[in-house]
Amino acid sequence: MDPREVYARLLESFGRQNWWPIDREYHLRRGTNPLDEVVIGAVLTQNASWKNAEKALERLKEKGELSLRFVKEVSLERLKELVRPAGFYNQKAVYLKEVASFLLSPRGVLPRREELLKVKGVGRETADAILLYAYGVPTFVVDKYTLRWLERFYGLRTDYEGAKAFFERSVAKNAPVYSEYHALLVELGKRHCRARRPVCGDCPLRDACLLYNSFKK
DNA sequence: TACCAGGTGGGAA
DNA sequence: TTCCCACATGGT
Repeated sequence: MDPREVYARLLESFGRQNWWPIDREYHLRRGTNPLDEVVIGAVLTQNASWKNAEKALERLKEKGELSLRFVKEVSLERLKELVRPAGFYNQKAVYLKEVASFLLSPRGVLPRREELLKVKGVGRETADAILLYAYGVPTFVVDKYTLRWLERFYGLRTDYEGAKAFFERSVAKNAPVYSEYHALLVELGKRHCRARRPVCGDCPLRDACLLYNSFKK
């Protein structure tokens, strides 16, 4: 099945996911940049549930400020305390400061992917998530769910860059579509294509899935 | 109780 | 390049 049809089916089944979630009212009130929330959230959610990342975001709002400026200026120890619910807080606090320093330093308007990747704490997924969801750059975001699904559905075993290239040559470059596609794959991974025991029963893609069809024989 | 969650960096093989 | 491990909280 063509990846474009996969997208259509997932959208049909799950509906729009409305990523990236941003508290626009907060930023309007505080005069802070809503895009900072994407960047900070992208680091906080690294190998953590979004719920825990949200708890850390809430603490930043309540006890500090949800902005890169605040992250850069607050003490490291205080920042660790604030982001604790997201887990890995010792390293995430360091990562946040690194990202804030980079993005607040004088540069061109758009950060370049290669430059972002040099920042400690910004790996491929975080870099692409920042570029796509904060800056609207049509770059495909790959995660564990995506790699697992590619292997199960197409029998395609590949790495991050391979998966990214696969989607970018199959689906026309379009930031809103890439945004939605990634969010839909995450939803698919949560609902059906789970790690240990996939729940194929009512999976919208099962008729074309290599793994599912291999079960039946 | 063990596993999992919108990963990354660093070191060994 | 490809594995392996540490990093940590909170939910099921």
